[in-house]
Amino acid sequence: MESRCENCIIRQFNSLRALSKDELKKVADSKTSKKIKKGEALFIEGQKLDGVFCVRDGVSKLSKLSSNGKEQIVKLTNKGEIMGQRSVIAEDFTNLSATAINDMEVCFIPKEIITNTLNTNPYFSLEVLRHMAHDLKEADDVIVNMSQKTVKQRLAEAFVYLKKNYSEDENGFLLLTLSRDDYANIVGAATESLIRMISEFKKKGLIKTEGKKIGIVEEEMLQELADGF
Amino acid sequence: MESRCENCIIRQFNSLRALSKDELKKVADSKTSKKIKKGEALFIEGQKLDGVFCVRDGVSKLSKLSSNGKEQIVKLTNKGEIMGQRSVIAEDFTNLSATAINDMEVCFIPKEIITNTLNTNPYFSLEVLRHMAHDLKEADDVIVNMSQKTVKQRLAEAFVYLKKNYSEDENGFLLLTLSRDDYANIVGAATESLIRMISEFKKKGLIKTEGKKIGIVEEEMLQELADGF
DNA sequence: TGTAGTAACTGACAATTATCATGTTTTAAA
DNA sequence: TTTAAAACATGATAATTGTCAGTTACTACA
Repeated sequence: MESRCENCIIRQFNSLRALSKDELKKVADSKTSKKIKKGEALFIEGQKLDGVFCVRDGVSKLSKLSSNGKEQIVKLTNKGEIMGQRSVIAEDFTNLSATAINDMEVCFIPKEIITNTLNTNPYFSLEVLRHMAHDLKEADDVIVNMSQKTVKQRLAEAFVYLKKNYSEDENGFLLLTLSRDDYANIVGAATESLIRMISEFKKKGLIKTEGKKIGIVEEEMLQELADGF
Repeated sequence: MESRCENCIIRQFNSLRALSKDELKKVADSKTSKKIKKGEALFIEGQKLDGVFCVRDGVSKLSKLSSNGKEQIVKLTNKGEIMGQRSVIAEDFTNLSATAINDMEVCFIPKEIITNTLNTNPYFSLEVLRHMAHDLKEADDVIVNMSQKTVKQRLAEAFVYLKKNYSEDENGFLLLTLSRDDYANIVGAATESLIRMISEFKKKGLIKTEGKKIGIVEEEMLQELADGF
C-alpha cells in the first residue's frame, strides 16, 4: 500500500486538499501507512503526538477517561478525517485516546510537514481552521445534549446519527457495529441502563437487533423521541 | 472610548497579537466600540455575524437552547477573548448566544478584516487555530464532565473553576456573581436541585453565601468532591 | 471440542435528580 | 414607599438512572 497522496481520493474530504502539488509530494514522501486492527489504539490520552493520522478506511472512537474511571466517547471519526491535529497544532499532549472500532488503514504524516505548511500556506491553515470550527460546533451540540437530554433521548439521537453517518447493510442493520459498552460510553450511561433501553426500544419496534447488530426501524419516531416528544 | 488598537493591552491576550502594525491599523480604523449592559445579548443563536467581538471588559455567557427549551451555558468568556470567530470562519450562523453577565465593553471588528488577514497572514491563522484548539480541548473536558459526573461534582468543579478564573473580593467572595439560574444552566440541572445543593455545600462549610454572592471556603475539598472522593 | 473469559442481559434495590406546589426574600419600578 | 415581579428556597413526591448480584450466551483458543 504505497500509494501516492497525489492520487488519494480521501484527501478531497479533508484539509489536505488545500495543498499545492509540491506540498502534496512532500507529504507523500514522508508519510507512512499503517494498518490498525480492531480494538488497537492509534494513540492514548496524554501522549505526545509527532504527527497526524489521515483515515483511509475504518472507524475509530475518540475517548477520554473520567476521574471515575469510566470512558467517555467524545466523537467517532469518519473515513477521510484527520486525527491528532488539535494536539499537533497546540503543541500539546493529546487529550483523547483513539481506538479502532473496526480494522483501519491510516496514513501517518509527521508533524513537521504539517506545521511547516501551516506557516506558509494560508489556504491550508484556513481549511484546518474550518474543520476545527466544525468540530467545535459539534462539541457544543454534544455538551447541550449530554446536559439537557435524558439517556433515552441521547440513545435515540445516537441511533439516528449512526444511521445517517455510517449507513446500513442490505438488511437494514447499521454497518458500524458497536458493543453495548461503546453505546454506553457514547451516551454517557451505565452499561446496564443502556442495555435495558435497547431492549425497550426493541420491544417498541423502534429498532431491531440480531446479535450485536442493530437496525433502525423507525427513524422518524427515534428523532422525535430525541427531540423530546 | 475611541482608543486605538495599537495601544490596547487586551490584544496581547488573543490572536490579534499576531497582526502587523499595518494590519492593526486597519483593524483600529474599522472597529467600533460598544457598551453592553448586564443582561443584554451580544448576539443570538442562529444569527449571521458580520464580525467578531473582542472583549475589553466584563464577562459573558455563551449558551444554547436545548430542544426542551432549557438554556445550557457552554462557556464563560474572559476579558481579552474573541467571540464569534467560529461563526465568521465557518461562514456559518452562530450556534451560540452571547449574553452579558455584567456590564461589558467590547470592540466589534468587521468580518472582512478578519477573513482578509486570515488569507494573507499565516501567523494570524495559526494564532486563531491555537486558540480554537484550546477551546476544543476545553469542550471535550466539558463533555466528559457532563456525561460522567453527578450534579454535585459538576457544581463543585464549577466553583473551583470560577475561583481560579474570576478571582474573589477582599472578603473571599467570587467576583463574578451568577444567578442560581445561571449556575443551574452551567451545571445542567434543574434550578431547584441546584439551589438545594448550594444549601448543602453551605451547610457543610464548603462555601459561604451572602445574598447572591458566593464564597469558596474549602477549595481543596471541593476539588476532591469534583474528582469523586 | 471443551472451557475460560468476555459480553449481553435481567431483577431488585438504592441513589440521584426532576417536578410540582408553595412560601419567603429580594429587586425594581410606579 | 408601596407593590408587583422575579429570584431564592424548601418539602413532598415521582421519574430516572446507577449499582450489585446474578444468569445466559457467545467467542476464542488451547
